[in-house]
Amino acid sequence: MTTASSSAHERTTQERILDAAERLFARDGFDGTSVRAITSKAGVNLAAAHYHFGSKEALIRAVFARRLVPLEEDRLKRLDAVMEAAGDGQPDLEGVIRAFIEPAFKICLKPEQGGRRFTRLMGRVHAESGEQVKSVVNQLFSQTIQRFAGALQRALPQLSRPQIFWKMSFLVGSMAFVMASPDAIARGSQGACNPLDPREVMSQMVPFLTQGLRAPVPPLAPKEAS
Amino acid sequence: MTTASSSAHERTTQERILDAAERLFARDGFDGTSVRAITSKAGVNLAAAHYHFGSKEALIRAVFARRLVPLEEDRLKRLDAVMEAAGDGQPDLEGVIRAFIEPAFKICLKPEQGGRRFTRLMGRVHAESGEQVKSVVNQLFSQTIQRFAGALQRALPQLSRPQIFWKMSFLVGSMAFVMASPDAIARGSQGACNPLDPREVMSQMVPFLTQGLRAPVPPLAPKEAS
DNA sequence: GTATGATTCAAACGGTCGTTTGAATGAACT
DNA sequence: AGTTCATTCAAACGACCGTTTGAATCATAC
Repeated sequence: MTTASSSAHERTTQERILDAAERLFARDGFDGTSVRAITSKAGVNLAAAHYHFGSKEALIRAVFARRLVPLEEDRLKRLDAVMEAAGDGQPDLEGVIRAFIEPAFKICLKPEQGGRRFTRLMGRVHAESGEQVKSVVNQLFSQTIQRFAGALQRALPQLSRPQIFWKMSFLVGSMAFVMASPDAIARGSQGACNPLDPREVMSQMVPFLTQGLRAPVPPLAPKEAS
Repeated sequence: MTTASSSAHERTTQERILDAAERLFARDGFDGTSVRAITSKAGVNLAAAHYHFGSKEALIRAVFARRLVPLEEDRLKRLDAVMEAAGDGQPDLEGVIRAFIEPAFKICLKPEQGGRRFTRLMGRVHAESGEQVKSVVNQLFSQTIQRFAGALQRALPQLSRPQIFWKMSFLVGSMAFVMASPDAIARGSQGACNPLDPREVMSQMVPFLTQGLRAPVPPLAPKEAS
């Protein structure tokens, strides 16, 4: 049968494994976390992980898919609203930016959606993880990127296509760093910044990104002789 | 004796190990790279790694120290020049930004300094690596951060201290992402962007960061009722 | 030559890894 | 009751891990 929990507030074995894996992957990385540590923390038998997911790689993919699918849906739904409000005119740039980054940071507030464990995981995937995992994440991510690139192109018609993608890369990088290394930011600022408060992050990040995206890009100067 | 190579263009065992380690760490991560793989690629005996460096952790630290010390020196030297040119007035914001990011990207051009292997490694360290390695990198990095934070404060006196650190975090994040994931950027932009050309990166990144840093930050709106 | 000290080498140490196996368990259906 | 099928379990598989050992090797100083 399709596994249905007998009790409503009793997690299934799959969920227990996914939760433990998410928490440990976020703390120790993918290579740094063993299947034994996951099943041990989940309180299930070692073989259960391979029985339900097949392999460690597939388990990693399942951890991402569980959170990423709703996240991308949320992003695209918000983008649709911004684009609909714009009609045939230019969409609101700040609205497009918020539609992209706010769903990710909002997850910090909802422990039942992974809390900041998954937030840190998302930051990790850009630097760590094997090709298989990356391709799964990128597959879910690329259509979002394309949709947002189109929206930004309409909001900033004076920019060329490569310029749009460059600015999106800077946007993604800023977001990923805040999500992946909140500790480093808090320590570097000696506690002046609180990277785990979504409202504070948004209030600081949105003006930065909005102005950065609006910045005109001078043509590349000819190579200097040397 | 203090190890001196008998021939000038003949790498010592330490250098061979460091080179191989740097390359493999950048490609497969720290946990994903075994000491055996390193010594095998370097063409030296397995035990040589522990003989010369003591442990894998210490080897990782040596890999970073070799590149990071000159890099931080370069950054601070350039910052000194900008601050000296400013005298008692406001330092040039774009100059401060270039002093921070250009030395890192310039390394891409010089294979003898690690090429883009070390560039990718630097991006990795923010998300991966154990506490010991992080503390070594942060120790070298923190004084640079503090110096640049002071310079930015003088260039942007209207911003508060936390705002300065927030904007620096976004700056570091953008830079780290471009360095760590050039492949993702090239693929996502379908080849429109070339993240391995320092001149292209700088020409796109500097206007973005300059405008983002200049952006005024509105006070945090009171929490909305919901 | 011989002695010395740094370096290299093959081999092994105990552990942990991802994965597989085959029997035990339990609930659902006839 | 007996049958079926999904799930759990303890145990083991071979492979690889970081590290250590002790003898072989080499250049140098006497």
